Amino acid sequence: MTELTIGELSERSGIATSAIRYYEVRGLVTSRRTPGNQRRYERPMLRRLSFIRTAQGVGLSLEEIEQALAGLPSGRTPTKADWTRLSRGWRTRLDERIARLERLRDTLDSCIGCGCLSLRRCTLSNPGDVLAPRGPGAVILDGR
Amino acid sequence: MTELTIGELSERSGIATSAIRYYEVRGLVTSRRTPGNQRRYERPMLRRLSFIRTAQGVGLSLEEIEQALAGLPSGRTPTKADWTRLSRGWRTRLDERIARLERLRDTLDSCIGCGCLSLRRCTLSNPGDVLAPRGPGAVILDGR
DNA sequence: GCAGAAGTTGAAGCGAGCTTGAAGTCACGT
DNA sequence: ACGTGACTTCAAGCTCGCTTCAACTTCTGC
Repeated sequence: MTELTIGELSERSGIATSAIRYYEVRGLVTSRRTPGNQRRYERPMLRRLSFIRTAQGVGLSLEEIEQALAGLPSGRTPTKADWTRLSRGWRTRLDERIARLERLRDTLDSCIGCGCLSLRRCTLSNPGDVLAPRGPGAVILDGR
Repeated sequence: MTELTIGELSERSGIATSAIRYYEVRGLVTSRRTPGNQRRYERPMLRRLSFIRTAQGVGLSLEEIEQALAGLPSGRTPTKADWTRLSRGWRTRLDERIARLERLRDTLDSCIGCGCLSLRRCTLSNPGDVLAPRGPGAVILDGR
C-alpha cells in the first residue's frame, strides 16, 4: 500500500481525521480522490503534517504556515531556489522565536529571589522607568 | 505618580485595557482600587504583563502562565526557594520548546532542494517507514 | 451479497482569548 | 460646578482551530 487512507494517515500522524479534513479545506494539505470519492494520500504527506504540527506547537498560526507552504509553486516541481527562498524566510522567523524564548528563560533565571513577577518591587527592575523614551510598550523582556 | 491607571498601563505595555481587565478576571494580574473604584497598578505590573505576553508569544496558554504565576504564594513574600522551584519548571518547559524550534529549523535546512514538504517524494525521508514499529504517530520531526 | 467499519459533506457547536457596546460613574482642568 | 475624557461592569459578539452530529455512501471480510 503505497497510498494512505485518511484513517491511516490520522493514526500515523496522531492528528484527528476531522483536523486533516479541516487542513484540506484550508489548503494546507491536498489529496487525490478514488473513483468512490475517498481521499488518498502519498506518504510524504505525513512529513507535511508533522511539519504543520511542529510549527503550530511553537506558536505559529495556521495562516502563517499556510502562507509558507503556499510559497511552494503548485504547478511545477519546486526548484532549489524556491526552497532556499522559503527556508530563509522561515529561518529568520524561527531564529527570532528562539531568541525570544531564550530571553524569557534568562529573565526568569535573573528573577530568582527577586520577586519582580509578584506584586512586590523588583530591585533589578528599571527603577526610573528608563525605557519610557523609547515609546509606549517598550519593555526589556518583550521582543516585539 | 508612582501608581498607574489602567490606561497608562495599557499604553506602556501595548496591551489593550480590555485585555488587562480580562487578565484580572482570570487572576493573572491584580490591582488595588481607588475610593472611586478605579484600578491602580504598581509599576512592577508592567514587568508581569510583558512576561505574560512573551510567554504567550512562544505558545504558552494563559492557563499555563496562570499556574506558573499561581505557584507564587499570595499570602507571603516569595522566598528564594519559591522562585527556584517555579523557575526550574519553566526552564524545563522552555528548553523543550527551544529544542523543538531548533529541530524544526534544522529540518527545514535539510529539506532545501528536496521537496519533502511539497507533494513530491523526499529522497531523505524515511523510505521504509522505519518508525512504524515505534507506534502510531512516530515521526522524526515531532517531539511530542 | 450482506454486515459493519470507515469514509463523505455540510452545518452547528465549543473553548480560548479577547473586543465591542451600552449605560453609567469618576477625575481633572478651567 | 461643569464639561470632557478616562474609567466602571456586564453581556454579547468575534476569530481561530477544531470537534461533533446527521444523513448518507463506499469499502472490506466472510
